[in-house]
Amino acid sequence: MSSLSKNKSDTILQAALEQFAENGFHSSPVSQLATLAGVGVGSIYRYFKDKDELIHAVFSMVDGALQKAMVTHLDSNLSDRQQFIQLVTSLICYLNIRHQEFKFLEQYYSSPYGSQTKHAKFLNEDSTEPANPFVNLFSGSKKGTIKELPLPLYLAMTFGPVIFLLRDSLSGLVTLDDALIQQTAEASWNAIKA
Amino acid sequence: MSSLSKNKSDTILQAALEQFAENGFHSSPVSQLATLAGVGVGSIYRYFKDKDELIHAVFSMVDGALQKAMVTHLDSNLSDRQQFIQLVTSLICYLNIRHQEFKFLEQYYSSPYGSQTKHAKFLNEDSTEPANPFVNLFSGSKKGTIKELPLPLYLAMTFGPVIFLLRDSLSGLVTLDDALIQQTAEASWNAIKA
DNA sequence: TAAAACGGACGGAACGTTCATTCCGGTGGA
DNA sequence: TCCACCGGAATGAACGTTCCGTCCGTTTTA
Repeated sequence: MSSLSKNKSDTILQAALEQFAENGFHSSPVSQLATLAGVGVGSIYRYFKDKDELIHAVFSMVDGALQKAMVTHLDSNLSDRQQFIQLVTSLICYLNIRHQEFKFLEQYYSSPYGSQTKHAKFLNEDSTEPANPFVNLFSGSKKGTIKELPLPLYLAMTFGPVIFLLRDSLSGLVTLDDALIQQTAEASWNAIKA
Repeated sequence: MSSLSKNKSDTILQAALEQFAENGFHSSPVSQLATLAGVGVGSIYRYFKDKDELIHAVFSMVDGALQKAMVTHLDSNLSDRQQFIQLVTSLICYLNIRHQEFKFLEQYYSSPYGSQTKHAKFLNEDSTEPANPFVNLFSGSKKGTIKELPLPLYLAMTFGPVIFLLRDSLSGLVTLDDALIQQTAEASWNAIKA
């Protein structure tokens, strides 16, 4: 084990996620992160070059966990429709009980930090990492169950409503119960089915 | 005319919109706003109590213009389907050629500033201002052309994809041409039509 | 085996920078 | 001349980052 404890690094990341989600990047002084994590300010700079690197590291952690969760909810034996609804449903459920993660991602993607990352993730045709399960579903099924639409539109019709609802959910404007989640997944499906 | 020129106030607002959209609230020092607007730093504080008030004022300006633009594109003689597609289309077109406005709104709504405002706007059942034309459309047409869904879901299926696409558009990931706009509006309609 | 020296992780005080806000001398019109 | 507006230097607070003394576990030495 390296002398830099993985444990302490994780503690810092977790505290940072909490602070960033709750207060935003710019209202989260490093000193406050340190207090919350129970470490000294200096120690944070032992694990992360600067605040920016810390922010990117939190993103990797959150995004990685999300990707993994999505992949495990996949069952390629189901019909396209069922697969799609399954994916949308589990995406909503996952994020709906992880408000901090969702808030963080929202903020990250709509900041200069995320713009680069977003570009990178979508332009990597030659990617080595496993593709997004949604993308697989859209490109794999040309059997006429899904309308022929540009990929960005599939993504928009799928993620757009989900993100919008989750926002409202954590503002307290909507209660995202099972019924509403189901209706959302079905409405999205209706938007793109053949 | 008041001694405080409406003109100069507008100049400041316009410069602020530009700066905020391009650089974000926190990377837009008031001194830089002043330079861009061609006024002294002190003058800004003559028109706005502090930076926060300036941010809210920019929001009022942008949001007001958007609301007005939406209302004028409304023709209640058309079918529900046509009205809906008309609204979605003009919303996309409006924001797609106004990247600054869109970026600003995105940032505003996903910041502590916007959270309050959002609450206020949706909870005002007793509002005196004219309701959002979309809301009118959804609540007005119970004639069976639109599925019976909760209002938040209508909004999510309508605005969600639009916002998502606009984001991608200004990241340069998508070219939002007329064809794509049309497809989007129709897909959204399919999601909610009876 | 015990004592001493070492090395690296740690905390937090201190530093320099950046920013929002204030204040006051200047300036142009009446 | 007077008045009100204006600009930008000055102020003070807040923040990111650095730096250094302390502490503790390990290794070396007698």
